[in-house]
Amino acid sequence: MTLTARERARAQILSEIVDTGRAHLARDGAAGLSLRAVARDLGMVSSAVYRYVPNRDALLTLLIIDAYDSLGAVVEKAEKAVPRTNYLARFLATAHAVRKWALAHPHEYALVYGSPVPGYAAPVDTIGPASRVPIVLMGILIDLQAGGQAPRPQPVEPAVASAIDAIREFAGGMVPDDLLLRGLESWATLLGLVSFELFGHLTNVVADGARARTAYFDHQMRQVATSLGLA
Amino acid sequence: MTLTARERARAQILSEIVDTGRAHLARDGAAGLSLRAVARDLGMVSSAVYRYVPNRDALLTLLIIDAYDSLGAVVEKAEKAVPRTNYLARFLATAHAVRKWALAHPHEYALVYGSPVPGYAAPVDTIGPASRVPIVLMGILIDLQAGGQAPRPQPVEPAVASAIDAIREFAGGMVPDDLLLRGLESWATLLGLVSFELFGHLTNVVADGARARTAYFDHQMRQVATSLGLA
DNA sequence: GGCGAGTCAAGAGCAGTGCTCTCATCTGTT
DNA sequence: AACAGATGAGAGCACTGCTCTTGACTCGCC
Repeated sequence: MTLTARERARAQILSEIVDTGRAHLARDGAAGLSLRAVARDLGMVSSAVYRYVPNRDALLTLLIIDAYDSLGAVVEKAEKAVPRTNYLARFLATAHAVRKWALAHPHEYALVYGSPVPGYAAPVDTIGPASRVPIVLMGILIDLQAGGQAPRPQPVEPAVASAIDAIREFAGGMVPDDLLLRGLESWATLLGLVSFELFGHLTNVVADGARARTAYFDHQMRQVATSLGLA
Repeated sequence: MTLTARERARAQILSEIVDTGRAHLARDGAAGLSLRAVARDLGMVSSAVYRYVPNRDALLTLLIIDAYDSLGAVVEKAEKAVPRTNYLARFLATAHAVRKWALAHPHEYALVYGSPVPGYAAPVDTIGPASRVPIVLMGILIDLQAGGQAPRPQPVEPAVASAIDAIREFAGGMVPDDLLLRGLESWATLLGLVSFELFGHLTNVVADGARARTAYFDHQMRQVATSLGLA
């Protein structure tokens, strides 16, 4: 059924709040996000915003979901544009898409992959959007395994194997533990590299220019890909 | 020369400010750090604190240096306790020390390796303390290379090689580019893994218990060590 | 059509923040 | 002992998140 006029107006205003919230976030970062400032931008009074958003943290949650979806969308698109059997290219496209998005949206990246805001626990609504990129990576691993081109699996200690029960099930049992662990490692390396660059830990380490940084990142991700057996 | 009584009193109070600042940081995180609350704890009035610390960001800087030094000290100690020629053990001791410190001081870890506080640029005073752990890692690579046990170096593209001029010089030219890059990669992976765990990105991925998490981390770092040629 | 219920914006207000300014006091040094 | 600089106290400004009350408005049912 169609929404009533009231519900539509409500959804409209809520989306305007999220939009200007995102704008403020992009400009000042999460710490500088102020409900009062958002209200001012919208020509409302601060208390009116509380009709739509219970509190500041709730707005942050909306923006977190927003960010995950924004990142997920560009990564999915970039990975889909590559021939399915070229696993290396799919992996590199994913990695570069993540980095590119992060460089374009540093504050949103910091919001989702940086320090959690204290006293704030990510609600369950976020886990779906948060899984989009990991799902893309997992898909590459599954296809690699199914294509019979995965490296010979190494044995994994029982304690480690049982620690990753959750994702093994998530992968539908299609991927051997060894490859799953390498996938997780590559995911950690990818975000580690991006975080380093974005959070300023590459000064005096890797040259400043965009060209040097991209070459460095590309090299490192190719290295990771090799250890995944994607060479 | 010895300090005057006034200077000693001043240093004393400043150190008390940093101490209670660290306590507040540990409890509430960087966002919750308030100069007024620190002043209250010390029985001072807020404006008096400004005699010692120019502003909130400066206190944050002091705490950042504090955190880097705290981490650096435990890591150096852990790595020194291992026989020099056991490169793998040195590497693992370093990695586990980093993780252990991070788990014990989550807010301080977030302060130095998480999202930077917006509008805040880390001053030069921090780069010394920040380098302590990387220097330890670099030392392992240098010894490995000097010991003749490093893997046969792979060629590195000129664009990538020139991007890492700074650290090559930092390493005194003792480490081939290939190994340097793998060292950087392992550093990124290490912090990526720790950040994932600390920032809550391991829920529904790696089982919750401390034992499972440690086993997982140990496995991943051993994997990294292997690709460094430390096996 | 009218009227009640539910929804909404506005404003005032509370407690807290960073930071500045002025004024009085205290203290180390000469 | 006297001076000058360091220090502490307090008031105050502009901002924050959030709550509560008040009045208006609108939607849907009778």
